[in-house]
Amino acid sequence: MNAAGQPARTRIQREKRDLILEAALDVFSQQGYRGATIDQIAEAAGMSKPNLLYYFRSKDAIYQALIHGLLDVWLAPLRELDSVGDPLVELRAYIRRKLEMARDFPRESRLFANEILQGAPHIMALLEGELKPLVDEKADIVKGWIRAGKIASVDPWHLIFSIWATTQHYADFDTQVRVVLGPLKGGDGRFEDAARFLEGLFLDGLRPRA
Amino acid sequence: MNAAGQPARTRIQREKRDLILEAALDVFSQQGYRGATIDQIAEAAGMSKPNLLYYFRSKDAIYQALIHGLLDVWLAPLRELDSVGDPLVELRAYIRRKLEMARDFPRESRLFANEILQGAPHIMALLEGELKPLVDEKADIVKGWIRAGKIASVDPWHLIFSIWATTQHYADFDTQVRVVLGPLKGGDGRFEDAARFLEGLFLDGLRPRA
Amino acid sequence: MNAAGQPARTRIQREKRDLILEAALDVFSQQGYRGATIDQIAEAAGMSKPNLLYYFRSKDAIYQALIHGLLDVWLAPLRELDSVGDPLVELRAYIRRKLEMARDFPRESRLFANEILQGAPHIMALLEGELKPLVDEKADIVKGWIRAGKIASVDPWHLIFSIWATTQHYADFDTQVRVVLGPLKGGDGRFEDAARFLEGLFLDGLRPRA
Amino acid sequence: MNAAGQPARTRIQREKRDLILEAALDVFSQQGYRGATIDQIAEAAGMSKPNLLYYFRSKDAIYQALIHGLLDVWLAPLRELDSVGDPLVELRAYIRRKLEMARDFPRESRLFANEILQGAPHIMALLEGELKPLVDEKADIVKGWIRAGKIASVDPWHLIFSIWATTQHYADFDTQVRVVLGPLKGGDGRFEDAARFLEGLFLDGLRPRA
DNA sequence: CATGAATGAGCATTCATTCAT
DNA sequence: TATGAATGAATGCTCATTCAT
Repeated sequence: MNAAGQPARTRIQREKRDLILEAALDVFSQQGYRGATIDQIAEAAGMSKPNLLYYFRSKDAIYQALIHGLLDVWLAPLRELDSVGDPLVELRAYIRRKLEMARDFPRESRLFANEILQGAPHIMALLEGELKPLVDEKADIVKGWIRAGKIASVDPWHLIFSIWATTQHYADFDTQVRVVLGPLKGGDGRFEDAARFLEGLFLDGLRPRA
Repeated sequence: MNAAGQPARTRIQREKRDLILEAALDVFSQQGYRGATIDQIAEAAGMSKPNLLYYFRSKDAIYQALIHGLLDVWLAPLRELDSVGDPLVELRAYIRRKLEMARDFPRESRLFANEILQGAPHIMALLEGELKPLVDEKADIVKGWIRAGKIASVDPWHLIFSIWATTQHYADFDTQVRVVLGPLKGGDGRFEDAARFLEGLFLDGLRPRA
Repeated sequence: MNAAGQPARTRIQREKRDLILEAALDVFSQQGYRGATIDQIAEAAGMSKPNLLYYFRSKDAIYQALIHGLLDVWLAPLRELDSVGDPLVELRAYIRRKLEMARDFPRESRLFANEILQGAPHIMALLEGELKPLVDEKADIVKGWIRAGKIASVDPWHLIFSIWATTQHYADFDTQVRVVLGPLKGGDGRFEDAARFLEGLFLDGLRPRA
Repeated sequence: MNAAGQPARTRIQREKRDLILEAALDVFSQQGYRGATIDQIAEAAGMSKPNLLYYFRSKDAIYQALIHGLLDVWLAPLRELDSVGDPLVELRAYIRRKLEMARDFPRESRLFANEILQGAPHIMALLEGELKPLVDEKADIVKGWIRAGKIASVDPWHLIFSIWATTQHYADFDTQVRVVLGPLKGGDGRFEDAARFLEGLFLDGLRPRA
């Protein structure tokens, strides 16, 4: 054990663990927790099942390590939302970051979507202990903007929900998005289109009203 | 067999099947396809496992019947979107209907969310054959409104996505919504708050610009 | 559930369960708890492993049912020890019964021997709640006999231990007994020889001294 | 290889092997052969599993070395039984030695008890080749005493069994003994009580009869 | 229709043993 | 010698499905 209370690990061990977590992200985000099998993860990681279990005690341990390790990445865009600067610029930047995450890290998004769909059994404590305080803090910032007359008077929490929902949609419901958009509009450009639409929606929808 | 190529069924048979589908909706929407077991469904339906399998050939058959049977309900709000009448009124009504569905039929919403998250393996054909044409049709209506200068010029498909995303969020991510809102704001009133917010967002965001 | 709080069982179920318990007695008494496998028991019971697990939820459930079901049989000889009648006759009868059990029910004896050797993890509560009070009660009877001058003054608890030890030895250590006695003395007559020896030992050893 | 056909070993090798055997005695006597794992033994010996397997080829090899190495200790008390001197004094001394072994080496006793309970699969040859001749030899001594009228006429083999059974009982069934004796009588004094009882039993029971 | 019983395939996990260094 | 890493073969248990009645 080192100072942080974590078992000491060699560089090779860390690399193998990362390899497994990468494979696990693939599998868990596609199949959900129950649908995923250790065999699939081991296969994806290119190792035998017992060898995988040499690095992680159990299926649950893999999942926990994965989802806890991704929490910071998942929350980073919101953490960056800053009270300083023009509110509409800040919000646009937040929407952009979230949309980039949906584009660049769709598996992570689906992992959390799966988890919350099932009732967040593994991260309920984190939702309460980390997510809620963070959202409350950012809601206060939004409230300040509203009081200063810089944006329209809206419910800050539901504003945040709507940004989450609209941006993550392009990761979580990607299959449907592509089918509906069809081959022409459903290519890589869909994220640009989405960005343009969402910026228009939110910026016009939030512009302070006379 | 009757004219439709379906096996003829007595009224009692239909009732039993509905009982099973109701139980299956409960279980599949909570546990996902892989996580659900026939035992759980049989238990929830108050019958024995072999008896359940007398009415449905397999787990997959239950799931297929369930999700296909719900498709019409799921698409109904969009189908009602009408080219006649004031566009903003129409859109507000659509948002309301979708939000009411999230409130009143969260299991159905989660069932489809699960399905699409996994890549829509069971309904890909339906997405392509039914959903896409329907959305294209409604997108045409929106385009008409834009051409008529009745709403701002936005991408109709992404507009529809954003309505889906924001409203279904209150069903699919309900666990997270309630944690973040806390006991005070997270009660039954959250749907009213959401409705107010979303109407403001979309109606202001879509108001035709000078 | 019936009045006794047990799940209701059909006659066939009971027969199958008994068949399994019979097989489990075979396997557990030979291999111990850890050494026994469900496969072995299923094989011995002539059924498939999942079918066996249809009747008993788990390996532990089989073991518990087995050992709890045998406790009464195991304690019966001691329960019969009666304060009425000639002490030496009573004790001789007790020794005989115990020796007959070692001869007729060696698997049961070895099952308990295994269990206690491992520290009685499954029946500790029974030892404390049932066995100890019973032994204390019978020790009181022996004390009465001693006070009445009918047998020599000995420690009743250690007397009981010595009867247990010497008689169960012919079941638990049967392998060694037969090797040591050799083919000539190690046949079925060994129980007769043991009975003669033990009666002599205990009756002479306990005869009241001048 | 040295003269005895054993691989030559350095002092350090011998010490390591002894360390392992000591740990193995702990684990095997508590868990039985099947219940014990190499991991547990390695852990108890304070070394890695592969390192342990460098000193002993396999789990079985550890067990064999252990049980064979203990055989002499196990048989020592009986070997000391001498034809010279007063028979009752000799027998009393034997009982004392056996009881002291049960007190001081309970793990060894339980190891053999486990082994014989399972049918002595690892030491059958030793039972036949070493134990039986030894017992036969000592039985001859007892027969001599009987012929000389120095002790009552009893079956020598069953006499020896009864001494084994009664003394080893305090090691093998220690858990049960302590529960039945309770906190008052079940402390360290239980061996003194047992010694007193057993001496009374055997010496009075064997005193030559008129 | 209904159900108790049965099972092959699968799944998470353990374990003795081997390999590479 | 010593050990981190790797694995084939279990092992307890689950589950969708089938069989028999």
